[in-house]
Amino acid sequence: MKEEYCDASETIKQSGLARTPQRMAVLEALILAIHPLSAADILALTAEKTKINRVTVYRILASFRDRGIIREIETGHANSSYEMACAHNPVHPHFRCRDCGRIICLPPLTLSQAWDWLAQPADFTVERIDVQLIGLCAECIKKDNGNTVASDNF
Amino acid sequence: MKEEYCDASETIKQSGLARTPQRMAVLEALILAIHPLSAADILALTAEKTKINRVTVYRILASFRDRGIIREIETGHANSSYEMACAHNPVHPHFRCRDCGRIICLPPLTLSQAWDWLAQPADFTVERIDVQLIGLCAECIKKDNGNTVASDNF
DNA sequence: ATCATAAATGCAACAAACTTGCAAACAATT
DNA sequence: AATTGTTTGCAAGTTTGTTGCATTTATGAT
Ligand SMILES: [Mn+2]
Ligand SMILES: [Mn+2]
Ligand SMILES: [Zn+2]
Ligand SMILES: [Zn+2]
Repeated sequence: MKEEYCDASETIKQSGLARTPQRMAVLEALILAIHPLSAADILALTAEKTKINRVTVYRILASFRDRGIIREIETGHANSSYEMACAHNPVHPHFRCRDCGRIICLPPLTLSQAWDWLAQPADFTVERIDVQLIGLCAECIKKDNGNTVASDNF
Repeated sequence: MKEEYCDASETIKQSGLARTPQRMAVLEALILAIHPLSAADILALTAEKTKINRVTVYRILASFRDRGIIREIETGHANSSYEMACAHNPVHPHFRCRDCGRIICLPPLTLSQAWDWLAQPADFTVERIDVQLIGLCAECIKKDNGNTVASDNF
């Protein structure tokens, strides 16, 4: 899926965040990853390279995600995975195993192509296709309006 | 979305499960619901009608889901919602508010129609579209083969 | 209607993933 | 090198869902 690599140091510098060993380790793990990684995966990988705490991993992932550096792939039942959101890795659908939770990146796909998989099982079997549009509901737009408008004025 | 109603009593009878007051209350809540309901929603609604425990709600939801009576809508970060999976309520995509977690049922939709929403905000704004194919991965098919084949022999 | 039995429920304890508060350590700037 | 705001680590907390086991209940047979 991903064929080229970002520079971790450069990406962090451009984000305005401090370039700490912990952030470098997390980002390098994600840049080199073939599959999306869970917070636990990332903790295990980074702990080999630097002193790092579980909570720090969560905080780093949240800050990268909020800046659009990485994407969070939500997998139900509280066990997100993360992948790079750089130009080398455009948005794409995922396969998720209902048994082991494994996440596999899929190529871009129309819904009817996806539905075809239901009938013609390949390597894996597809039982269900979930489509979710995620954003802000009408109520939360109203509620957040004060904040949003204020910062939009600059 | 849903315009007709199932009969709770009949649905439970056909499932082979015992018709307990708790199961009746859970199913009636889901049949009458306009939006998908969380386990907490269901506990609150059913507790008004019968003595019921939090754990019982989870167990009833799992048994209905496993029999295809209801669908579980997974929402990241462990807070599923549930909706009827009867003929009156075919599979459809959902909108999810990233702020309040609200789930809204959407009409059937192609992906390109969904992407159009990103540009043309309506009542709610769409920031992201998640597509997940859910099933069994190659490894888990192999692993479960013993079980599956055994019971398939009957 | 009563009984026997398997199924379902309630309760307490547990578990996983994630969050929060706060003090100590550190990176970036001067 | 000193300053200052940012980041981290640690301990404790929260939320959501699960498990074990004793008690209760639904259901089918008498
Ligand atoms: Mn991916
Ligand atoms: Mn729905
Ligand atoms: Zn699997
Ligand atoms: Zn909302």
